[in-house]
Amino acid sequence: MPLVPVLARMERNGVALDLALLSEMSWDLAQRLGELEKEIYGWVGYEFNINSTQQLSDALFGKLGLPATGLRKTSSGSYSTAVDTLESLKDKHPVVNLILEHRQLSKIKSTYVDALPKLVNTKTGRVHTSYNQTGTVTGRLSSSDPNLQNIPVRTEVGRRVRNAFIAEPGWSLIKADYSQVELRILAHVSQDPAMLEAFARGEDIHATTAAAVYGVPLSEVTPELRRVAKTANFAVTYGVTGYGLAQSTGMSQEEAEKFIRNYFARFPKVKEYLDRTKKTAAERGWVETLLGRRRYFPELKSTAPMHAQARAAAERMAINMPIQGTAADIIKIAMVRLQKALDERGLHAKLILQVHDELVLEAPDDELEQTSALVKAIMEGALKLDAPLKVDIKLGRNWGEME
DNA sequence: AACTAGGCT
DNA sequence: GTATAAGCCTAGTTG
Repeated sequence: MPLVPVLARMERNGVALDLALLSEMSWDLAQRLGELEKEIYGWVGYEFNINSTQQLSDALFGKLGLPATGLRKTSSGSYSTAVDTLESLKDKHPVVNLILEHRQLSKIKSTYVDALPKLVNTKTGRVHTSYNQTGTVTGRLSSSDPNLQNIPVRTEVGRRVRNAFIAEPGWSLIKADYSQVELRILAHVSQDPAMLEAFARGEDIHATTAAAVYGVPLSEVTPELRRVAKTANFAVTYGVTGYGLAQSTGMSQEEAEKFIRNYFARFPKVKEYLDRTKKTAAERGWVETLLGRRRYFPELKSTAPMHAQARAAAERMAINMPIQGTAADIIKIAMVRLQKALDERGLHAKLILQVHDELVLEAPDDELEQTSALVKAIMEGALKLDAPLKVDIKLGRNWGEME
């Protein structure tokens, strides 16, 4: 095999940025942050470093005297100023919302808007992340310098950052993401009939879950019920507790515990799978993905006494690894097969991003149809599951606006 | 370097 | 009685 010159290889795998957009965003954010600082100082009565959790805590709980009783504390004993704490204080003082907005905007500005342009390669005009293939315990990749697996998407200002990831003129981005891949893996490995059937029918799995758990017809599932069921579906693969589900949904702990009981009553094989995984982890000292990737838990196998808390934490990791790791195995298989298929067909698309259950390619506009079909077929065919893999394809000129 | 916080799947 | 959802990376503050 001839050596591919480094630069030629890099030109195949970077992603272009809209530097003008990021520059405009940086200026806008600086203005807004300046306004917020003035207002915050006005409410507090003096200037301080809002980025300092210590100084912020002093301002809120000292100077302004906000009620701190019952609030979470950090490991070093001071009052937490994390977002869930601040959310609970929203109604107590008008400065709290200003701080929340300041937090969000300064995160976006420092970590993305101002950092990304500095990492554009001067030779290629693109950013070239590093994908670490041996950096995780589950088999996932990780991404660094910059991390392109945590580019904002949830908020409006965040999504504008994604809009800055663009295709070259004459090219488009193809985004292909696995639909509910971890739940499909859970359905397959647990062989739970209700869950398998929902996927076989192509149903909205979160709505189906809500209907089953609450015992109502699918037509009566409200957005709120679906939201809770969606959170619960994710939480199950993490080894959920009533407390955790309550925190993430807003339910009371009692309601959350009842929900979980109903969930396992409706999906009994899921419960059996979770218990079986915990048991084998303790007996063998390891768990594995469908493809045989292992994660070891010597502490669970050891006869030495374990703190209940440490055991529970290790069990949650053991529950999650085969699910998350199988998803990682699947997308890795797809990536290898996809690059081979692109080469064989003489297609010019470049694989430019992997975000755990999503691939992004840049493809010439006249090859979009053929490339999209190929990507979908290869990703969906990467592994045969009893809950078949499904891939959604979107196209766009940038990563934030795709359809 | 430790800690806190927060962005993503 | 206590802690309580898996896996990552980066930025800013503090000592």
